[in-house]
Amino acid sequence: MIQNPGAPILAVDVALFTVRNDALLVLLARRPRPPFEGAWALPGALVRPDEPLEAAARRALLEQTGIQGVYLEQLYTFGSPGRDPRGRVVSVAHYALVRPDELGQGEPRGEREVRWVAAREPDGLLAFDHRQIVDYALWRLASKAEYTPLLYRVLPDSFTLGDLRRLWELVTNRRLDPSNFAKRVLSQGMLAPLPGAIDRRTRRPARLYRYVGPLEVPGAAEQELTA
Amino acid sequence: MIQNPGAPILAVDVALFTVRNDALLVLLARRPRPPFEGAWALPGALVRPDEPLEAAARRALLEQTGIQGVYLEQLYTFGSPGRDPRGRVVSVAHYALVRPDELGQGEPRGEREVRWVAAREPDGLLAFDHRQIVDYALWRLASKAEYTPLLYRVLPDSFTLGDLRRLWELVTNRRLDPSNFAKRVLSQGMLAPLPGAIDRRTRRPARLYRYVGPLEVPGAAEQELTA
DNA sequence: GCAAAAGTGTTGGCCTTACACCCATGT
DNA sequence: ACATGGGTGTAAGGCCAACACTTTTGC
Repeated sequence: MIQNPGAPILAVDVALFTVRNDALLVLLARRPRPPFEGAWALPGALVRPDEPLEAAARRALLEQTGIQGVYLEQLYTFGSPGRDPRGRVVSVAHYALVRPDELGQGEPRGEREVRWVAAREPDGLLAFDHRQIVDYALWRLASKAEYTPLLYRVLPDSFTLGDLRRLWELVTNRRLDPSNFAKRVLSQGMLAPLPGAIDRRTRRPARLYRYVGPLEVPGAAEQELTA
Repeated sequence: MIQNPGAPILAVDVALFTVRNDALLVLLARRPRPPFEGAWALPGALVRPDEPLEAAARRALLEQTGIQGVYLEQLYTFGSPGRDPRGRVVSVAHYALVRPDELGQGEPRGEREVRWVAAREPDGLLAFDHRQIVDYALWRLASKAEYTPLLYRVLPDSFTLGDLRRLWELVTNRRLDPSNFAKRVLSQGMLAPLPGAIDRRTRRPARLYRYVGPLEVPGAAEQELTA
């Protein structure tokens, strides 16, 4: 067995996003112990001896917040010495996406008090370097949204073209012409109109759609990675 | 100080690429010890207690191959239990790029015997899961080549449009029309013709260019990450 | 109450641009 | 055989305008 005395400790953290009221939210859990006791942080855990990284991330999410079954992907590994006051902790950060209608409506069943906050909220709320992790996850989300169907994993099952476009604008921070947007997204043939289903939240009722295309992108060798 | 008995060991590996004779090459080092003694593997090392991840990757490259000063970026963290026969070793894989004319011409000054091999060489040459790491690095390279000036970091200082196009075709595995390619790449205004410099390797002499644009892409928050 | 105004979703058209495809020419 | 240049068509998307449907506002 290999040994490496004094070596870095390995952890995982998860930034879970969803969307509600045209706002992108990230899930935080309140820390019950020092350091940063009482502060808000991403769910995270130390990696167990024979535990795959993704499994550790899912376990952290389930244990601390009660949420499971989300889409989850590795993001980046943060390893600056000094990012954790307890010592050298290297964290394999992940990001995750969940549809608001997939979340149970009741009380959270995790160990920790949890809270959804606006993902770009600028305050000094987050413990450790978790602000940096969230920012990088947002950047990755914006990048992948441009060329993969990733955003359909945070939208509810049925949505209007306006919902989809506003989410796009939120994530990529660009304005899109509603006309061109509809043309482009409908020409892909991946949206099925829900017959008779009309959204009445706005002035003029909008048609509701459902995404019927693939969620995995074919070209990505990424999916096969068993990290 | 935090403790985690029996926990994963943290390592780094580096896939260094360059280009020579219109072929994309990756650098391998021969393993001096078991496991995989005598086999070829990516340069790698265990992360020291207070060493940043990128520093560990550069140290592995320098110590084992004598190469330094390359462009280097974090790739992905591989952590399947069982990927290393010695026990649980999680590796933060990096990829690196170097121009052939930046490499010293003389003998390598590293501790290990090194060898450049064609990056896509399919044989069962590589130790551990390093074939998977190289494949993923190639995929990342192809992806980033499409929207960043990444490929200029592997090309020599001066090159012809044919060199650039063939590298592009090699990496992205797509054929490009030479005419359209020249139009597109020259219209960006990032290539300066070297006055009087002509490449005579082919039938008709081709003009030599030098890249004068930015190497860092502005939008990438990635660069600021101090992992 | 009723009519006008305002806000938002939906559809269509024009126009520029990028690039794919093709051909020609020079070495 | 390959570098370079030119020429044409097509498809995507930016921009603009018109129209549809509802809520809000003002009298």
